[in-house]
Amino acid sequence: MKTGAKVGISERKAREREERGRRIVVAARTIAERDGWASVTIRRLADEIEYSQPVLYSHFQNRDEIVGAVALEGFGELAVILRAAIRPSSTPGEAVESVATAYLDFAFARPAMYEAMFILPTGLRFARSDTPPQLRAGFGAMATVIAPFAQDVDTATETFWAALHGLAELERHGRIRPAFRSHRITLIMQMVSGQLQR
Amino acid sequence: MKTGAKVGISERKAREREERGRRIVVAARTIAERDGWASVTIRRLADEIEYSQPVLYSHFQNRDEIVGAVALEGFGELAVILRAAIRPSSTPGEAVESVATAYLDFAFARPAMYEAMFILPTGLRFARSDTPPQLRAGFGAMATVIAPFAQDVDTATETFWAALHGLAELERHGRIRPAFRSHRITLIMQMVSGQLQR
DNA sequence: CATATATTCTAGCATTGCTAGTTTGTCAAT
DNA sequence: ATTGACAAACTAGCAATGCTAGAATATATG
Repeated sequence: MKTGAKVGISERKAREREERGRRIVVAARTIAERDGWASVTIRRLADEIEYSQPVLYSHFQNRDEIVGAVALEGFGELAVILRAAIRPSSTPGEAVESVATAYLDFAFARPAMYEAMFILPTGLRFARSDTPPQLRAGFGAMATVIAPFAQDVDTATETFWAALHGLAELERHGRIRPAFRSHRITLIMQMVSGQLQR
Repeated sequence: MKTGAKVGISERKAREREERGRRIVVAARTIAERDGWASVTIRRLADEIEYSQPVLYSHFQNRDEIVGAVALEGFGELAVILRAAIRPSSTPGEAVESVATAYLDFAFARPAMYEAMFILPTGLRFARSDTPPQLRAGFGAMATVIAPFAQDVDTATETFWAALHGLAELERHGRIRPAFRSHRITLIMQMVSGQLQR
């Protein structure tokens, strides 16, 4: 009984600890989306979870890892969104356009999240054996809609992804005209589907 | 004579002042390319030009403006490189490929410069009446090679540029396979030239 | 020479990420 | 119950950053 109780207690503690870790990530995300990543400081996070600063370092090695945890969430959500964008009834071409639009909608609707995923240092490791599934899922969704048009699916998906990422970034920084977003998506779509542009 | 001498002196001072401003930008660029932008601190720049820190703020409003000055140089150099990539004897398709390759070569050969131009906050203003010519020139070079293939040249150039930027960024962050760079360029080229991909 | 005006510097503020060292709490063995 | 060992959390502080107020110094003007 004694040892049984002990195990229960340590399990509860582990649960509480994990819950606290979650609250850190949630707080980081909330502050970032409201006030930008510059406002996500260790002190402010510590305030938010009502613990002292060093506690954060028992959950994450450094600030970048916290950003990384938020980014990981983002990759998971992006994958869900991209998969949902593929309607079973749609033609292959429509599927590509739908995924492209969903991708850009995500980037513009959650700029802070997109920043964490693609701009800020996070320590996330891609294309490795220990790469978490969230990081592969989004790519997989894109590959699904690209596959019907490509010989080398991986390379074509990489290129498609790069085009979307570039569109998102250049527009986010005000270097291309927002009003022509849908026109650019059309060009991307035509690129993938291999149709003549003129 | 007096007033004449005065003017000469103030001109010399203006020259020296401008020269000092140049040295700040050169130092910023040098340090950034060697040790990364995080090492470009006001204190270190002040050391480098052998003046105290506040002097820097008589040349630039803040650190971001210094990054912006380096970025502006970068845009000028990129424009030169892209224009040089267009060989008069090349076919329209070859010109596109050549510009794409030159663009990516630039991005990978000068990552710190590319970062200043596209990632870091710089306060540079695009697509405005007071936008400096360097910022337009690179776009112009791309538009030149895209024009033969596009109806709406501006939109097509924006899309082309975005694709290149995305390729540069994703590869720089290790999210796509470096070994397949030339394959991806081929896909981009085919996109522009409107040829079938299969 | 005296005075006004630029120029430049010293010194310091507030904020940041991160950590060493101490205090506080927990729990088993006596 | 008391003690001692261990874990958890906190206080306090370091070093570095961007930036600035106010003093000091050089320069030009009457």
